Amino acid sequence: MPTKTHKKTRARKKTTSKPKKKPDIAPSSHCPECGSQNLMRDYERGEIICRDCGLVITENIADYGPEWRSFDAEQKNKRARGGSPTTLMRPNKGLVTEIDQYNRDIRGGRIDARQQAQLHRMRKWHKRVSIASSFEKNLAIALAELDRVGSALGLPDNVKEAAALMYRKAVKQELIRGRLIESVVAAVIYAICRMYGIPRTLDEISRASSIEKKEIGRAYRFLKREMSMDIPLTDPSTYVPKFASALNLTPKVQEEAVKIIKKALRKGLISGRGPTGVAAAAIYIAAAMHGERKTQKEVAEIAGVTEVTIRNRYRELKKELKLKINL
DNA sequence: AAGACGAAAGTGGTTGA
DNA sequence: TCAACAACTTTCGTCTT
Repeated sequence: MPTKTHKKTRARKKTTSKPKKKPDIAPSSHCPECGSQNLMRDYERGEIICRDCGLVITENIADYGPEWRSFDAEQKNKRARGGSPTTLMRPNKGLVTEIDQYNRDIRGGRIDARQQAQLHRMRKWHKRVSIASSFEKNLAIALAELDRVGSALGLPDNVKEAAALMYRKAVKQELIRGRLIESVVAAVIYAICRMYGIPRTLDEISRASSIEKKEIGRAYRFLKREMSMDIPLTDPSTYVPKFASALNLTPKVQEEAVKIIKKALRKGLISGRGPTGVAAAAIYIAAAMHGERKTQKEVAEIAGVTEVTIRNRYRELKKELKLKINL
């Protein structure tokens, strides 16, 4: 059983190598326990860790984390630390008791061979036991997935934390049963992105997580209902900068597009329309107004809608806002 | 020839009985 | 569970530049 899971996580790591963190890994060192070179620096806890067996190889490397300051009592409560700030991204929130690797007694003296062997076994079992409950096991898988997908989507850490918190709640409410962990994770990410106004479509999340769009949507609606979240409908203008930069349009065009959307919003003619379609049409119009014309096809491709949809939105916007556009 | 336009039919999902 | 429905897509013929 351990070998099976072992192989699985390893295989997954390979396919999703993150170029970002590569330089952090000391290239020449390897794990003294299992010989693996798959090491990871964890600045939050100040350790170098073997990704394969979990052995802590070096402790007390420099902490690159923020030095918190507090401005009121509540913050102080949250941020005061004896150790690193807690993080929801780890199954145990980063609060752990570890048996260290140095085979010394409390005064730093040597320990005899038999006791060293015992210590070794204790370390091993301590690690295993600490992720024993199904709750923790579930979280361990989910949070790894969350981190992977979150990174693939370029989400900042605070957003990933928020997603982790929501996932914890979902597990506590037993909303995962009968569902793939991965699909719930994807749904949570989608929900958080919408709450934070981060433009990520179901399509993108689907691509990053290899879960079908349909499935993510279903899980999302389920969570939304069961956890009674109220999520505002997506403001199309959140997609404007994303599309505009993908099309190499100037900031002027972006402003114009946002203005158009604002106007349309006030007239209440966005309701029920897909936000990406509206954003695409607004950009198409704005680009034409500023002489940076793009074809419908180009815009459609970036926005993930068809030309026809752009035309329909475009027609509505033009009529309702009485825009003067000369082609 | 490429792009824009719009009609018509098809698709997948939601809603309400 | 089913039918009605809205939004969107696909396809295709026509018009414009």
